[in-house]
Amino acid sequence: MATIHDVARHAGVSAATVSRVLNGRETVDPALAVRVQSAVSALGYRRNSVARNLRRRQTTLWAVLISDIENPFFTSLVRGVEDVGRSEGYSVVLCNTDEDTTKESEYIAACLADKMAGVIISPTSDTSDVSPLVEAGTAVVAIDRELSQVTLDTVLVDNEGGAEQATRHLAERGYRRIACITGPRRTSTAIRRLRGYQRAIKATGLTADKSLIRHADFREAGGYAAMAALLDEDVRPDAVFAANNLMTVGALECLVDRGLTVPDDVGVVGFDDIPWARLARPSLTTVGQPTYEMGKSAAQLLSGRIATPGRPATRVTLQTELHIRESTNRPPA
Amino acid sequence: MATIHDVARHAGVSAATVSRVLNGRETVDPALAVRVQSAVSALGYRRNSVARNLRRRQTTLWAVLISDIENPFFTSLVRGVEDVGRSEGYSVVLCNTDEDTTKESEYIAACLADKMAGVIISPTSDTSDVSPLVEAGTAVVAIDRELSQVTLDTVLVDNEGGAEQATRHLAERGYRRIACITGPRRTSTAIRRLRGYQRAIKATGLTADKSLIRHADFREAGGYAAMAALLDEDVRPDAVFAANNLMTVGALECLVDRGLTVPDDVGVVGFDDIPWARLARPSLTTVGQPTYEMGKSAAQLLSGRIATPGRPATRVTLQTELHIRESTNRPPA
DNA sequence: ATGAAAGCGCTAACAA
DNA sequence: TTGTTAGCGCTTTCAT
Repeated sequence: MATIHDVARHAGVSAATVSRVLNGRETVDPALAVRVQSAVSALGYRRNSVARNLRRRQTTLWAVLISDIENPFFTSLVRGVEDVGRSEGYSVVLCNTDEDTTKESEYIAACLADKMAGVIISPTSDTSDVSPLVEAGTAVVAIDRELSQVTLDTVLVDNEGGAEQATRHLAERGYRRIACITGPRRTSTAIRRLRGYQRAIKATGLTADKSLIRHADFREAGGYAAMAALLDEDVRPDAVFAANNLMTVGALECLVDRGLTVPDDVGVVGFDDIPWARLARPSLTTVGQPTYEMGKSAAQLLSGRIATPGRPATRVTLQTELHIRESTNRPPA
Repeated sequence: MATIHDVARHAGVSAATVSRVLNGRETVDPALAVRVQSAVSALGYRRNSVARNLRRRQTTLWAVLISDIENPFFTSLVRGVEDVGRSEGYSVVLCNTDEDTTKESEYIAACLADKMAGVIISPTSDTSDVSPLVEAGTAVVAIDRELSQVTLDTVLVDNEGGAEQATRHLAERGYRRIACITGPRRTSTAIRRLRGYQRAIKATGLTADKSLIRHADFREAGGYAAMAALLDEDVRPDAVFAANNLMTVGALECLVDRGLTVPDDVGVVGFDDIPWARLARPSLTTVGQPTYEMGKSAAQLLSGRIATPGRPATRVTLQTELHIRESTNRPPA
């Protein structure tokens, strides 16, 4: 591998000049610049970013820590981050924490060791410890879920509002025994979506029944199991609000397996859109989130924080949108 | 940030000793090791990987270059890579080329600059140029698609066989005018899957008609447009084989929009499974691929090549599996 | 078993 | 504008 010194020798200039040409900051005599360029291509020189990063004491890398790479919600969000990041000269690296606190802290340590310029994290838990990053002065933005210990730039949707709207919609369609399958207690989204559900139950005058509420793991199997448990109760629910996309799918599969019809026997609303929702039968009523925009906002916050480390933390809250489809299509009471 | 020298000073030993303790290779006096460890935690020392990688002239990073991060086929494959990589001490970094040759070559350059220990690539084209990596001695493995210019370790499925089986299945179910929506000509998978389709058409004695073959872009919109074009022909097909998951979805949506019934009016088989296939109505007959295994195999090949750079290139071909569901469910002729 | 010293390839001060 | 020099933080000879 050719180094800058090889290029310098070949072009008959100093290493500093080669560096100047390559980085295009300072002005260099055009004739020299040309000689450097041709030496670069003659030798097939390629910059060693590792050395560069060490010397500059910074990288142009962003890490995105998400909890499930197979969940379309996260991949779409990553696209938003990527587009902004690339346009500002950053490379975006994906890390899959798998809802696993251990993996998460390993990745946080790695981000530190690798001197990431910025980190966007969807924490596995409200109490995830990002303090090593914060203390080291790394720019951090939380997305989708909040962190309780520290005040960070954060991008969220109106989880309570979205959940309330979804639940109200079920009530308006005449469903009376509405269940809620929410996520793990350790995540802010699960808590807030449950709260929105509860608010709607109260507002519509339906009886709140604790046995209608289940906490699952935001995964398909968890949604399936929670639905099964709800159906095994003495009085089964006639509708269910599921707090994320995968659990909705699980719940639906359970209903199919039990021979129950949606929306006639049971109405279903999910949080998060599902790709190819048009193909599912019945098509699914969902609380849609602006995933791409969320990623984009987070990236913009990160970029801003890198530029101005001391600025106060911002919280961006985006709106959800209820997409009414067939799974709640029962005539109003 | 504390450095190794700070730790050394604090523990009253040399930097070399700290390094030895931290890397656990050579033997160090247990008493010293303890002093080093406590100095490490006292100072909150964290390794600087950038410096380490520069000095060691190698990293423990793998890059995976995939063409669509939102395609579940690729994300599932990445899981396989990740699991093997992590178990061997590598961090896996994802790069999204977006079927864009420019992005792809930028990422290849970045892999080189960042001194990646290995690269797993699903090339955007048969003629994608990975030679910079190969020449620099970086371990490279191709996955899902072949490269024509160079001989690399490669993980594929039996694309021709899978496509032939799918097409034969349609013929056996009594479909007579079977169309094929395949991918871009520049990708080996598109070519091979088309070839398998053609082989089956010939073998079953159906008439081969060029107007039944369409090349699209492996995306949903492309599949939709190709299906629309097929339906606009004078004689419309009574079945379609689509060469990947997203195009299958597009084709199906087109059929729905045109008011055609699957499988009665048109039979459909897709290549690649589709998540939540059970929810789609009709459920989809697909050529399933062992995605996780593919990722795992690629990772094992990569690991082997890093260990033994000179060894001859291996090609792993995994089998596909036809999953017969409702979308081809027409009684045999 | 331990320490001293060199240097990975680059960029940023500083001098000229 | 250009060149000289030092050093980012680490690992690895080589001596001891």
